[in-house]
Amino acid sequence: MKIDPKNKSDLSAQIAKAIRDSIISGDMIVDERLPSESELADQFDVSRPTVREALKRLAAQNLIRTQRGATGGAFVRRLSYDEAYAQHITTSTLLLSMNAVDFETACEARFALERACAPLSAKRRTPDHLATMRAEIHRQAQPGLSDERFCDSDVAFHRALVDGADNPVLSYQLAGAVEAMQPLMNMITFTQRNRDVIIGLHTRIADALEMKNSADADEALAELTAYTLTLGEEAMEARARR
Amino acid sequence: MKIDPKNKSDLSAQIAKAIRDSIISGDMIVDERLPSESELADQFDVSRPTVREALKRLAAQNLIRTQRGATGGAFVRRLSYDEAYAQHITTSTLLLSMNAVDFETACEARFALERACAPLSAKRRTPDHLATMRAEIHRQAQPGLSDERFCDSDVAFHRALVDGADNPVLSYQLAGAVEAMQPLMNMITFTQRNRDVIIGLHTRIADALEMKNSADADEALAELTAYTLTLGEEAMEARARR
DNA sequence: CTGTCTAAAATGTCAGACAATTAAACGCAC
DNA sequence: GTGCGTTTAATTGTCTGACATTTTAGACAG
Repeated sequence: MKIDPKNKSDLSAQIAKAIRDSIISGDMIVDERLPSESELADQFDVSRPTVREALKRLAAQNLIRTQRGATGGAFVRRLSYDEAYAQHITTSTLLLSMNAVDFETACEARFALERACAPLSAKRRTPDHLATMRAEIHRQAQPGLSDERFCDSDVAFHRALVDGADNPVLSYQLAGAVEAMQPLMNMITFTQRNRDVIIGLHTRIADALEMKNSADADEALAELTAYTLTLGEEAMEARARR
Repeated sequence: MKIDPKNKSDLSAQIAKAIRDSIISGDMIVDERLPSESELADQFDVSRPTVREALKRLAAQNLIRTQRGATGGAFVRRLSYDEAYAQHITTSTLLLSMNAVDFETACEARFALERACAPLSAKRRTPDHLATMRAEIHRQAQPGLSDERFCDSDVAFHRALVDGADNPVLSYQLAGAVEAMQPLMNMITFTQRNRDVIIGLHTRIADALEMKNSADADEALAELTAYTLTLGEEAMEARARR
């Protein structure tokens, strides 16, 4: 670990990078304790507040955890699946909204990836996954459900589909595409007729997965893709006219 | 923006969360200036160093940028595609290595997602993408290429395949699966015979995409999946015996 | 041997100060 | 009035020193 003393600005960023590199490279293993803040301050020849800013940067990326007390300090943290999952969704959502990714692009990506999961999900889905999907379909059919709740349920349905593939790496990567689309989906007004079509397709998907019929699931997903695209286009047009 | 004064610990985390929420919710738009550190310190009733630690957390997530000088301050930052991409790869790689995801799972996810891209790539790939793929195939055939370089080239080839789909959302999500597998791929020793098989399949894929023949590409990818899995299993066995 | 108390170590926070940087405001010559 | 250099004010970056809080380990008394 060392920093460039010539570059006087952004000391805390440099220190954070130095420590981050030794974590990523594997020099420091999980649960290993970093030197104390004072020691780090001495090593890098900066003040303790500067070291602390660097450590907060790492904490923000879930790379370390800190613990107070006599045996306390900063420890390399095992990146938990749930945290990474949550962070991935946040980042994906921001990326879409801040860079004005259009509905078509996001939708295409989302369903292309979901269709990649369908064959695996047909093979491995458990009764639990099917039950979740059925429950969400039932929820989607409830009268008086707000558009936002309908979208929530839609996401939950598709998450069950993806999780059915029983591959955490797939679930993780898919989360970014499926959940990040929610703000875009929320712009759509779902009429009763829209909902009926979607629920019908969801039912076909659930049936297909239950029968382990991958081809049917794929076909229904393809139709759902096309239908969602249509709805999105209409919503965008309505928004443009207003 | 407000924080819980009862919970005395982790003030900087609370402040970071408060600011992050107003960025994510859209209350603060891109390039909007945050109050100065002193003003934030007053608002939250904490000291400036504490505010600074909070701001560093946000800076670590690329949510803000800071600028010195008279009109300086902290500004909401447009999350750039490249930064998010790089961060996504880092996180995915760490997630895989720290949680000991097995080769099979990662491999399955990677190729399932790639196969989702193939039809789109067959439709939209540009001559540029094809040229990149051909160049990487040529590089892979060079004698004396180290295993690591071979893997690098493999990743570059597949990235071109994915980018050919011309969907940034897909490219972004796929990056996590493709690039994060590199450390696992690096454990494999690629014999000349292994390489010949892989290069053959790569050539089939490139040919299929050039002909816009999506079915052929999918078939070659399926074979590549199976072959990579075999290589991975052998590598794991060899590692276990040692 | 056991329980309690104290001390030490570490992070969390604060206050105040100075340095560095940047742009706007100002003043002055032309 | 205009243009250019200078000053000045605002803001972040950093440092010093201090105190608060939390937690453990060890000393000590019973």
